[in-house]
Amino acid sequence: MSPARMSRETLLPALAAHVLEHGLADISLRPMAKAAGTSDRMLIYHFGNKDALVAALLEYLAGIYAAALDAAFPDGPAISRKALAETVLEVTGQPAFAPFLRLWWDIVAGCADGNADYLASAGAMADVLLGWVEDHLPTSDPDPVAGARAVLAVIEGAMMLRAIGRSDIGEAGLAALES
Amino acid sequence: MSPARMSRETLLPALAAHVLEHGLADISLRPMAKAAGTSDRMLIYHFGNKDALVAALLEYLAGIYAAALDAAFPDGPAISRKALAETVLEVTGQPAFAPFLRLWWDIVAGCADGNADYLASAGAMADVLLGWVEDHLPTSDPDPVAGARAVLAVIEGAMMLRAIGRSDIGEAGLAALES
DNA sequence: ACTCAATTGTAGCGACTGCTACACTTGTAG
DNA sequence: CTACAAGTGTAGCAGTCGCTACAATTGAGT
Repeated sequence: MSPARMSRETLLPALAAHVLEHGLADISLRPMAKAAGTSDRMLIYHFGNKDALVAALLEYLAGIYAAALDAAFPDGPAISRKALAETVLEVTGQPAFAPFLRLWWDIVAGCADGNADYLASAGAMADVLLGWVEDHLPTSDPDPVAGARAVLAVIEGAMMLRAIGRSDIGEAGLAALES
Repeated sequence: MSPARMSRETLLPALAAHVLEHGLADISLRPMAKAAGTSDRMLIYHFGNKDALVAALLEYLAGIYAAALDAAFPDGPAISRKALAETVLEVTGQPAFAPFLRLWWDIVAGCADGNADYLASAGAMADVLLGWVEDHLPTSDPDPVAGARAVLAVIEGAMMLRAIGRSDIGEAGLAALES
């Protein structure tokens, strides 16, 4: 029985799973290590310190977020800006996306705290979603660049309102996309 | 020199100031007590436990948030939905509002974690802002109820995008309000 | 076989966490 | 004056935190 040599790459999936389940705000080394089948001692050994671990984790999470986006969203153009926003809102409202959303708001809070690693990760994730929205606008959209930004702003606002228990406001707000 | 009798009411302003400066996510009793000129022992005495203290604090913060809103925003109706959103975004972008915003995203993250106290507080704050928006829509607005929700969704989306360093997306997204 | 670096386990440090036990001082009511 | 509850200071508990010292084990290269 070999002692299961580990590295950042083999640890990150287990760490990401743990973070998706328990959130990013209150993580600590020992529970993370237990979830990854190792010890806090080894996490520090492989990543240097906790901040570096979190930074690596955020980058890794941004990657699997992009993959999850591709997998979960339907292909093909939407029939309208509003319909596109409704689709995104419906998909992100499914239970499977809840861990991602909890993580997302942890990241946003970290950004508001001025954490550069969180800012980079959140910006990358937003850009991925913006690109996806731009690619799925109706082919007839007169201004896809501006349209994608309008759709994204409304989507994010509705997602936030849903997070705080005001999904009715967010859904009514989609009317902003009717032109 | 009397020992400065304290109560929840006299403690809350100092506690709120400390939370506005340091955020809500990582607060602990001893620094809070020091900021309020007392001891962790007394915070527990007056509030029972930390959760109750945070709940009281959130309620208090919702109150001063509403007051800050009234004080900071101009009176009178806006000339358009988009102009109204621009005004809100401009006011909340001022440095004086930064502590509030950091707190806001902490609260949203707490909501996503399922904390009932955070949900109640965030919902109340959102309702206050929704009411203010509804009251300041152009008098000519054809549907103030729906319009306020559209404006609020776009505002919140733009505020989130600004928090993560994508203010350009949020500002471009205001175009969603042009009809 | 020997060396050497990479990797891991054990144990623990000092600082911090929410909270409590206990003694003490007040202000007030009888 | 006395009794009593409200309020307060000191000290400390059991637990967690990030991180480190030290020693052991492993595997590859020579």
